[in-house]
Amino acid sequence: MDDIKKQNEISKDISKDDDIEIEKSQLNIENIENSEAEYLLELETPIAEPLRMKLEKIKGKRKNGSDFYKAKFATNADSETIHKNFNSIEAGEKVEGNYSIAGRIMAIRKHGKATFAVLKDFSGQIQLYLNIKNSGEEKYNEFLDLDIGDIIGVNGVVFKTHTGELSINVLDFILLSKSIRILPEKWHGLKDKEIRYRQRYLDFIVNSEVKETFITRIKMIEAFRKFLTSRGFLEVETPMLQPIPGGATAKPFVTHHNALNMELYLRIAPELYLKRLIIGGFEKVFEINRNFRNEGISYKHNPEFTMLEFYQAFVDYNDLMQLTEELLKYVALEAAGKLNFNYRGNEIDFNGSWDKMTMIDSIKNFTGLDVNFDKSIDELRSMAKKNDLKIDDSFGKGKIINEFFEVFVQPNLIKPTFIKDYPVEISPLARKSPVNNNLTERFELFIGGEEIANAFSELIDPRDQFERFKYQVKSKDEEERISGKIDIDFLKALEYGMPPTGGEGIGIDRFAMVITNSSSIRDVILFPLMKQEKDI
RNA sequence: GGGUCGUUAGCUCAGUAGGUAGAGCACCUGACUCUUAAUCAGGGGGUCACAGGUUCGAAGCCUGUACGACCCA
Repeated sequence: MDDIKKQNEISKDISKDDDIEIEKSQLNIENIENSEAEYLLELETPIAEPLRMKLEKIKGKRKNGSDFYKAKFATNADSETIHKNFNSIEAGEKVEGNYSIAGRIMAIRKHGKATFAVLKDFSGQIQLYLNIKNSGEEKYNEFLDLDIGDIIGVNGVVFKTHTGELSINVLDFILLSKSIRILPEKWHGLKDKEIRYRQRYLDFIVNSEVKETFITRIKMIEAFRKFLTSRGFLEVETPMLQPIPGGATAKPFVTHHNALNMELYLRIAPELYLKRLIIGGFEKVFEINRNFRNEGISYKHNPEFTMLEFYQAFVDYNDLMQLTEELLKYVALEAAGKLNFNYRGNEIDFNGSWDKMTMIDSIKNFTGLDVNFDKSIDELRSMAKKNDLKIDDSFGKGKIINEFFEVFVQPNLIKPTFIKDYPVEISPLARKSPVNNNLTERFELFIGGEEIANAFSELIDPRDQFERFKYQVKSKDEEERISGKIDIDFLKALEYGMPPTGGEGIGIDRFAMVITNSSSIRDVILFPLMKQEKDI
């Protein structure tokens, strides 16, 4: 009862705030004739001098409230198609017909009674040419009032200048949106990474090449979809708000549902829900979406990141290795158009058949050390200490072996390499190996020393799954405890019978880093999480 | 979480024996009918990240804080 009362009070408060907001915005509408300088002064103070001077110039150009901001403009071309279609005409030659194109002014070169400008649209850029005779004195002078950064629509004739640059002889134009700020410098661009991440739109406006990275990422995700769909996988969406965050070992973000008065977690993995679908009879499903992990931020960690997870009934991890290799080669070729990459200074070749080795063999290969389950726990501990590995007394054999792998092997796995047969201790959701009870049918794919994919023959035995959850819950590690919280509902689902299934997760951001040679995850995420700046 | 480095005009950067803060671009004014980092002439622009401290005097030295970059965990 009290809760409901409280909620009503809260919502009343909010509606009060809303009223204030409305009053404010009404005031703003009344004040629309204020100069741009006055508008910006409301937002920030002081206004830097160059900006103040620009605003001062703009003041008075506006005839009425709508002058600067138009609704639409019909185009019949973009810069790329104009270049493509007419690149071959001779200098001085012009093309029949008129073309309408819209974009942002990136440069203006005034030259008395003739003016050049550069217009940029999504497809590229093209030079504009204005001549007082062609466009008429009024239009010409109006053009001189424009600023770099303004968005305009133009209509004119395509021709090539004496110096051979394809251009549009502008006969008419309209200002579509006024830029009342000043763009960063044209030659050096915007280098400050902080500003580039925080104001990504400026990064795109000024640093054209950044677009390519994201186009590659977009094509990459399209290619994943296309490949999987063509093989009969269905794309599904499973909950991001989960009462029990399972399917991985990680710290979750916690949130709260008010009406239900319940704690919820942002998912750390979609795994347990995708498996429920397999139990329900879907045989091939995948999901590409965000996971959230409440952990540190680094060049390879953003709190929200994109994962592809897919599950296929009746196959095991060996089948998935085969599938993964085909999938990633296909995606690389579709998105980047090549199979050779330079990533963080390493040449990486996707061609040929990718290496496969067991974790234990890989440790032997790279260190010469025979680290395996036949050794006693004391032997393994002393080997670990001898090699300066940081291990905890709670570590079992599996975790110690994994430590050897992560420190001495993983950084060396530059070319695509499958590492298989992971210890049970670090694989709470993978099926035990029929030949060695300490191992699971699990592999990870490494490229450039980074983990790209993680897959296994799924654990489908509910009793075994229950034991693994119990082991996690007892763990000293807080993360493991939270993410191992026993999901009774999932166990119940398993009890109805889950077909043997191969399941895999692929880190979309990590893979995007490799094929775009981006050294930081922030370079492949449009809006990476940044700390809030104080007083802004 | 730890270490190293950075933060100077809107942008890119100079600026240390500690002595009134600079350039290029951008911005403003003017000239100029094929320029393209247009050119030429002139002008304005700074809480030197923030807060303390040392000093006659601090962008530069010391301490702390914020944000970021790189490396490590």
